[in-house]
Amino acid sequence: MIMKRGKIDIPTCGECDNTEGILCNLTVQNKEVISERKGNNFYKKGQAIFYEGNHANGLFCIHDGRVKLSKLGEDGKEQIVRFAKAGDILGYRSLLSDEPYHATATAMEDCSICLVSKEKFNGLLETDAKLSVNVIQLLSRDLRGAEQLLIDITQKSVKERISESLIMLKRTFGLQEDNKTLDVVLTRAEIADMAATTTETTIRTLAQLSDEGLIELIGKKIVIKDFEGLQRIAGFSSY
Amino acid sequence: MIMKRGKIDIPTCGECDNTEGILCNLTVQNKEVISERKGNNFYKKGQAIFYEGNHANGLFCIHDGRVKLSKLGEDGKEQIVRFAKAGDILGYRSLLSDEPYHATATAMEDCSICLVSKEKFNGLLETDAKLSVNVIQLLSRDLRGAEQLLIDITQKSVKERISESLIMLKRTFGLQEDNKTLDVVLTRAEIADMAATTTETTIRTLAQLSDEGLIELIGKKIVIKDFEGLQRIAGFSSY
DNA sequence: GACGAAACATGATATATATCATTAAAAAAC
DNA sequence: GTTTTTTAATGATATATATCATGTTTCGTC
Repeated sequence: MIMKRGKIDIPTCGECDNTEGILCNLTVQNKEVISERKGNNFYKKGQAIFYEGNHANGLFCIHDGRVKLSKLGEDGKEQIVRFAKAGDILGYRSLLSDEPYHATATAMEDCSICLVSKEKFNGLLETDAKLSVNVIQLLSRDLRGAEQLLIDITQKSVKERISESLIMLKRTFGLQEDNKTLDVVLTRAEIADMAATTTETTIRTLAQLSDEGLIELIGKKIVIKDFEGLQRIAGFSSY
Repeated sequence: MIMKRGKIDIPTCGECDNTEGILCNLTVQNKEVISERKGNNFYKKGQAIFYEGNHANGLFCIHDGRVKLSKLGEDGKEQIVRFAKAGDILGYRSLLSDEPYHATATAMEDCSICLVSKEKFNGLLETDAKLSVNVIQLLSRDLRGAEQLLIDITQKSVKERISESLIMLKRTFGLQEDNKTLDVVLTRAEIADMAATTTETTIRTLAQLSDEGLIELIGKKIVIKDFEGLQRIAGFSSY
């Protein structure tokens, strides 16, 4: 995932080859409109795209790369609330309600991200009814995800949550060519931040899942050996 | 809060005296439109308005009374995700995305609730840009609430969460005429379902807050004696 | 390719909170 | 107004998971 620096690499929205995203379904004209004054940026792995609490001034659309969205607790502990990948937009919520960013967005790998002007997007929203329906559906989906995460975290054991997290990672990022290795690289600390537990407990739990033959750990790579088994654990209380 | 049974008691949306609600800001004409085929129902305390997982077939608008929205975990433990009161609408999310209800709505006290037809509402949404912006903002607000709740529950102690819950109840339902008693009646089990803990722990924690002079417990009534103190314990989170 | 810094791993111990058990009080039902 | 059911209260005990401590491996960098 190497990328050259320079605007030349970033196509306009009309030329963008991402297909699954709220801005990908716009009409040709509207794609022109938002492309018109579009900026774009590269972020290296680990860099922040925006910070929770900061003022929102544009809409981010991921052209390439993966991003994690997290919130910080009082004590500085991080909770990953969502992931985003190519085609996904970031920061629209704060934009709509004119509030600070509700979460911090961090590049999980080198990313290329387009920046759509606040005015262009809000203008489009007023005229394009389909877009606003799409935004509503996006919000609904995120809300459903957040509520499910809440139930999972409050009512499931760590083992169930870790299993659930692995399933979620498979759903979000898919598998590599071998059709069994998760196509995403996370530290144990990040998995802990997903499952709302500690790094140590995550390491132990992953080792346990490995011992039980459900997964295989090859460095940071996680191979899913028994997906149904994981689902069974994630669903039922069994420790 | 006594109410006579019969449609005669329920005004049309134009005549409704609720002011704070997404349907309260509609134009006179649009209020007519949704009133046209509006149904209405009475629910006694404890009755369910709809169940999580069931198919959505209309939009509920609370005319009078309070409602709790909760989700059930695998093991049957309840998590209260939100409250709703006069003017608030319920079930719109499932309506928009044509999905089953994401939560169960239960009347916390005797309620009178209007039922707006799915078609009328969705039709309005297509023509009334202001309404869809309002829906977007409603969703944003709920999402922010859900995410904050997630952080609170995963990163705070039970004492902090209970304090937070009390603050949230004050914000949502306000105080009685004495300006210090929470204007809502909940069982200890329900408070436990808000704070994601057990009934026993809730009882003990409330007793502790009482011992420390922050609140006073008079039967089910909860008197807030030191609001700032509660905020300090809760850790200032605000949504 | 050596060095320092992350990340990973594992054991020992602590602790917040759940669970279980029982009784008391309040509310609802008859 | 008595019985039954629900809710509240309190103590004893169990346990999942955090925390602390320490060593090892991997990774990025000069």
